[in-house]
Amino acid sequence: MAKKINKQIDNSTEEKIKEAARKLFTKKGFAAVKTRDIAEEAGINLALLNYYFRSKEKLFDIIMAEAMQQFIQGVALIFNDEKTSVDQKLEGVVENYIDMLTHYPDLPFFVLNEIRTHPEKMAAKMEAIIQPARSTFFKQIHEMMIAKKKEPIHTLHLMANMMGLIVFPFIGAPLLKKINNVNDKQFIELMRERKKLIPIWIKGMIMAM
Amino acid sequence: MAKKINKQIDNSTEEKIKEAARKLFTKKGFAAVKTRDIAEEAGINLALLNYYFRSKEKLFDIIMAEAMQQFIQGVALIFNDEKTSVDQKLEGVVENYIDMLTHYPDLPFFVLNEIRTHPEKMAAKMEAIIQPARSTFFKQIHEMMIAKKKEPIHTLHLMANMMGLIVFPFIGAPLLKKINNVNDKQFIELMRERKKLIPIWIKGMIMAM
DNA sequence: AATTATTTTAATCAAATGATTAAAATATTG
DNA sequence: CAATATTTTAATCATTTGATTAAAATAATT
Repeated sequence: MAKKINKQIDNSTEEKIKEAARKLFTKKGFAAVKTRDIAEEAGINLALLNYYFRSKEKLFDIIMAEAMQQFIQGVALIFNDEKTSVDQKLEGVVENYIDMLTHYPDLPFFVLNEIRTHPEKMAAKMEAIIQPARSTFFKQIHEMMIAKKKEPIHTLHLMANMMGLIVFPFIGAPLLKKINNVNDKQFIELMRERKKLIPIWIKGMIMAM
Repeated sequence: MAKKINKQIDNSTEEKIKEAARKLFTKKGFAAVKTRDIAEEAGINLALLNYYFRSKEKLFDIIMAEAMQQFIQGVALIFNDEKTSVDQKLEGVVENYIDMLTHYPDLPFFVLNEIRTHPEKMAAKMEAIIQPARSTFFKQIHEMMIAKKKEPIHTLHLMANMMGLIVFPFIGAPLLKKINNVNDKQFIELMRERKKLIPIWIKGMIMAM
């Protein structure tokens, strides 16, 4: 009954279960994953899962919280840095995000699906996203557009475009690869290419009005 | 046992079940939907569902096939029309797609998730997508870039960008709305705006290299 | 080594869930 | 209207699945 007090190194059973849960939940979603699948993937007994995490829901919530954290992590720091220019920030986020997504390609789907299906539940956690999103970066861009007497674009357009260009290729990867006869290695290389291209495209959009 | 021969007008029980299944499946995915939910939503008895569609899987397959059809429908026609210019095609697809997505905002998630989780199963049906995707449109763009001595962009970039700009706002809608304090009506208006903006942005990309 | 605390297991429960069946209600046809 | 086919229902099955329990194995502490 006493659980564990000190979380120590924790490359233990608890972490193995989380690892397995993360892999399966992100790939198949909450409902499609059976607790027995997780147990098997983790190489442990089913009862362990409930012993450590109390329930499937609780375990899922932990995995989801960490995924959301990762989804927004980095962006906040970069966007809130007042010392860097728009260009630097742009290149920073794009590079950061594409690297992250290359390692965790299922993350956007996982997080966005949760937001979509349980918006109320996510409302609280989204505050963490909202803050950096309304950061200096977008203010800087707005000032830039006004200075150059361009029609300022709605922030939603700007965010949708940035996220769309960065994130969508990973969401649509299986389709895009198949259609364009691109294998995994080539796909990764193309994503690398986008690190340089996306900032150029975005700047083009800002100035195109 | 004899099923029905002539599908007639079919605003009947069968269609009611499909309607309910479509609504629930697209919103929550296969595993999260219970056959009893569908029955209740359709206002019929559970046994009816199995009587008409034999199983939950079969019903899902029908809904999914129709969703995929809708997802690619229109694009094929527009992209394969050799008489229209690149600009006309671009504006056509964007307009067409955004209208469709405004009515069925959950469609991309539904279809892309299926492709992602069951790529083998989808391989056959994807042929229908592959054909129009390699259509005259992309050839025209390539020729255009070469003629203007621009570095030609990989087709995957082009497709990812177009789909990203068109589709992503709907996938990320709950997040984007929340962050930007945008309500449903305003969101739809912004999507309308994008019908004009996206073609401009895309053309900017093609010429930016 | 003996005692206590922690971790792991096998067995089992109760509820949920996809599917079936046999019979009743309704519509169609001769 | 009688006979037949179709549609709908209620009741029930057999699995699956999340969770619990009590006991065994292992580790930690004195």
